[in-house]
Amino acid sequence: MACEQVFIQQLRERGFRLTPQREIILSVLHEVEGLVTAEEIHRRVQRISTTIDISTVYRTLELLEELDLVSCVDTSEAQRRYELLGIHGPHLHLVCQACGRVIAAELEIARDFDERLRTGYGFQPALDHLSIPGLCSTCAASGASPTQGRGADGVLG
Amino acid sequence: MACEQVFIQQLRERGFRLTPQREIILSVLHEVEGLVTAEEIHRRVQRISTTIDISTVYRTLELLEELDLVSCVDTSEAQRRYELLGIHGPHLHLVCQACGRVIAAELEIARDFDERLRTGYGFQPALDHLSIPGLCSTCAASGASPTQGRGADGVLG
DNA sequence: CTAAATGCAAATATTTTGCAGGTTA
DNA sequence: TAACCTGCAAAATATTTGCATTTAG
Repeated sequence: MACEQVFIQQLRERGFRLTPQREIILSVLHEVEGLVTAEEIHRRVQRISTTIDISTVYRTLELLEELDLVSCVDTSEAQRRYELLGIHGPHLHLVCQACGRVIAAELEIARDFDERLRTGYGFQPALDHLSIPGLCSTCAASGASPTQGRGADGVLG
Repeated sequence: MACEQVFIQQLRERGFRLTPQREIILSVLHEVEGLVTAEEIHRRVQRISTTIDISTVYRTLELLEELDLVSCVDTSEAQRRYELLGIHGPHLHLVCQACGRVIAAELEIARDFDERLRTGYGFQPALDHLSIPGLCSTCAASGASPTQGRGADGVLG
């Protein structure tokens, strides 16, 4: 089922309403790639309808999160970032501390790690809800350094 | 070398000054365990000297971060959390989304994961600078659910 | 004595909330 | 038409900054 259909169905089921604002915000989420801030969404939304307020964007994002259509992650920046789920399914986010680029990575590569957290610590990690700071290959090659944090100096030896 | 000695030495080297406020803040960081917010630090600092302002706490934390004596992580809460480095060395933080508890975990368990990020994506992760959301064993057992986010439903199957 | 640090207050920045009026089902 | 949703404005929260004064070296 397409994302919009899920959205409409879930709205109906829960007694919520389909408004033009919500449609526009959902469509904007479709056209961006990677993680975006509420402000970025708002800017794009305003190209379509200039009167839509950022509070409506926040409220819609909150709603979409509740319906599991959108995921919110805390990067190390000031602003939260959001993204549409369900196209590629859940995945990890690698966030470059030098250039800010976000790289999607398969959750598979964290399988051992996930397992060890569960067996060794009784902890059930929500890895799909996480962004990993570090340096992307380009920035690492060019010798760029993180704009914040302690960097990626290979603490594991 | 003790943490305070490193601090004093680094301050001298860089032309910074050792003030009573800075000593108090550093001592408070020693006595707390796990990740603490600037506000929590400030509250404890004020038990010792009531006039110290929270802006001084922020400025000192920033300085300590620069000297690599303190690490700052973004949890999924609103406030940043800080902790003293160098006692146990760098480690991972497991943050329970239900009760807020922070569990320290060995970096070792992320070795495979780290390796795969490097070889598979050319990404150099800063895992010691990261907190992992999820559910702690107690909360998982009691059926508690995350106060935010998508939870820990085992997306890896 | 001088540059650096502090406390205070005000500014920023992001996100949330109250409410009157408009809209969906 | 009745509950829901929106835009606006203001509030709340966390962090940063400007500045006069104090203080460490």
